[in-house]
Amino acid sequence: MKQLPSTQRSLPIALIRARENVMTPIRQMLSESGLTEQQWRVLRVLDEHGALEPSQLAKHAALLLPSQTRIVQSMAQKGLLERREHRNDRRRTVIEITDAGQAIINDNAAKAAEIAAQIRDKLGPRRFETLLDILDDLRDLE
Amino acid sequence: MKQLPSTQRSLPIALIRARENVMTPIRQMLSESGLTEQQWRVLRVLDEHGALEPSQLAKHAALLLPSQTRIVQSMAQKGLLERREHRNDRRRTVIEITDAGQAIINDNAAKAAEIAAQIRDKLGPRRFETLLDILDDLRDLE
DNA sequence: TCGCAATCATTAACATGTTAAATATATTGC
DNA sequence: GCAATATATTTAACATGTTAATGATTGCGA
Repeated sequence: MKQLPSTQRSLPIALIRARENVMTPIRQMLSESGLTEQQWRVLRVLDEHGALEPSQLAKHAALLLPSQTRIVQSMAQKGLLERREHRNDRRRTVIEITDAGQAIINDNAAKAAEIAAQIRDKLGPRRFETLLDILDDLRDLE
Repeated sequence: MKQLPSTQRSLPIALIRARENVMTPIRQMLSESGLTEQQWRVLRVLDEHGALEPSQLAKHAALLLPSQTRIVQSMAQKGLLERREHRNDRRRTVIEITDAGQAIINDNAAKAAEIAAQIRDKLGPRRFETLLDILDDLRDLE
């Protein structure tokens, strides 16, 4: 019978800790703009891909739809994004970044890039790429 | 000026996705016992280390104290763990797994070990260890 | 020993995660 | 063209994440 791995070498716990460590400096940066990390991800994705339907946005931003619905609502109220109706299919909505949202991206892009580069440097570019590749391999665990 | 990395190669998003993928089969297993993944982590740590003070438990289980306080309260109500007073220092508490809690560990240990082994096999033991090592290197990002 | 800073934990308030149910619109089959 | 089914999204309900404030107790120094 197989043994449970020690919690010291547990992958779920290691992933949680890693995320916590990686996000700390990003959260510090974002707190000055009054954004959460999830709101920042939404802006990043909309900036990168342009207007998107909710389900596509959720995939790119790694959010579940119920969470995203609330996040998008509050961001729309703050004027960071807008929602339009889909032309042919009225079930759908299209979400688009506003100028105010774009301004937040522009204000924080340099600093965010610097933080990302710091992490990359700390691991070394090679290990950094290896990490991303292995994390990607964890898809489809059935 | 540094460029923002594409969200496709963003480490925070990759970590979130990886956790999501890794936890899905574990959550499926736990739903039959009516446990969340966090409650399972608490039981795992108490089983592995014996009675612990809240702050130590939180470190091992990768939980923030406010979350853990609520989790421990609800688990105590269900009879999965007990809280005792510290002998000399009445600010402190000691948390200990009960027989009922231990039974849940025993019931799920084999299956959990199997899931962990599957992940390890999918990546290959070598890449699996590499992954844990690199994740560990992400501590202390200043 | 009194008072005050330090420590440990909980509570409060709000945001997000998670699953299930509800809503609304489109599409398909008859 | 209508009922049944499928699709896209939201709402609901509860658990956890996160930061700040509060509570409770100890230990130290005047």
